[in-house]
Amino acid sequence: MDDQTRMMSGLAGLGGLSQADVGDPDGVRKSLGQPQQDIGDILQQIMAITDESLDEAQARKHALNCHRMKPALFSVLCEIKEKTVLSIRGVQEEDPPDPQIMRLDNMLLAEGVSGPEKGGGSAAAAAAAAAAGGSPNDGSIEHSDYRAKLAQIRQIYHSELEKYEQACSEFTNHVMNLLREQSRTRPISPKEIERMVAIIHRKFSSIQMQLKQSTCEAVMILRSRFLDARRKRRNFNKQATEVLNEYFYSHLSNPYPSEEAKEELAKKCAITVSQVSNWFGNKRIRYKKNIGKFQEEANLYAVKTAVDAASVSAQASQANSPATPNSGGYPAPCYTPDGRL
DNA sequence: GAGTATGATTCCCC
DNA sequence: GGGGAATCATACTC
Repeated sequence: MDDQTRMMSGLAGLGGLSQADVGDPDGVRKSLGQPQQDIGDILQQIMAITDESLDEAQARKHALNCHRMKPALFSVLCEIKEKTVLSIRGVQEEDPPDPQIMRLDNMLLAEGVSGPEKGGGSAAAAAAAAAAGGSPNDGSIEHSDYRAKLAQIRQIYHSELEKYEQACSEFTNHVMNLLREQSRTRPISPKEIERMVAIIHRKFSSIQMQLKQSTCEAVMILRSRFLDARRKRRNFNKQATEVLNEYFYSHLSNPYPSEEAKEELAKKCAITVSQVSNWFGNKRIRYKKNIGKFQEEANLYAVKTAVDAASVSAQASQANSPATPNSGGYPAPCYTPDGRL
């Protein structure tokens, strides 16, 4: 006799118990010893229960639960269930860790979205800023925007994750309670409950994976936008270029502004210190490569500087004494053919 | 659309 | 880390 047949015969034996048998252990023994009853009869008896009053049904249930053979029969049924159903599905239960989830987790960790907070993802922002050639301490608009948006993504991610975890926990408890309740009337082994919990966790973990995927996509989009925005070239305005050129040509003998000078120029031009450094780097190289081409520009700025200096001097003379010598501003530079002062 | 200008990036050296 | 040189990518001009 195979397991399923044994189970059916077990159920048939239990189903065939009359109210008189339940109250009479000898009768039960006789009923259990009887040949298999027809399935139709059992179903008929089950259907007949629906015609009974609630009190009668409760009484029958109570009588069954109190029957001295019930624990033994219950354990046999559990065993059969475990052998027939759980052994088949059990193989699929112990899945190895999903590499996709691992990749997503690693990425979220690296970007500062998951894991311990590191200043709102400042590490990733700094890395992105560094990758873009800017100093993390520039305090540029793009950097602070990136950090703010990353912090927003992080907040949403954690809030959603918390919701999922709470829902998962609540649902698991609910199902476990239901199963425990049902286990009084039908064979439910602890292993089966564990299996059910695992199924629920798998379902919720697939939802979590979707959340992680969406978060990763959001971070990628943010990052690419951030880097693109920094990479996108915009010409400096005319005034900024004039300020930089004035400094460059008036310091042509040593066109290397100090950090303080760079900061000052950056402030004047409303650009970052890195941009000032880039500008001077480019200017030095391009000037050196083609001095002839820049000579006209150099002379232009020399004249401009001289005029400005004269203007400042005149104002100072008027304010002080007509005899005061010209001491303000840059001297009008006299350029050698190689462009040096 | 081609050529040029120019800001940004990358690699290398010191 | 700062600077030189090469290069990229985009804006601008014709």
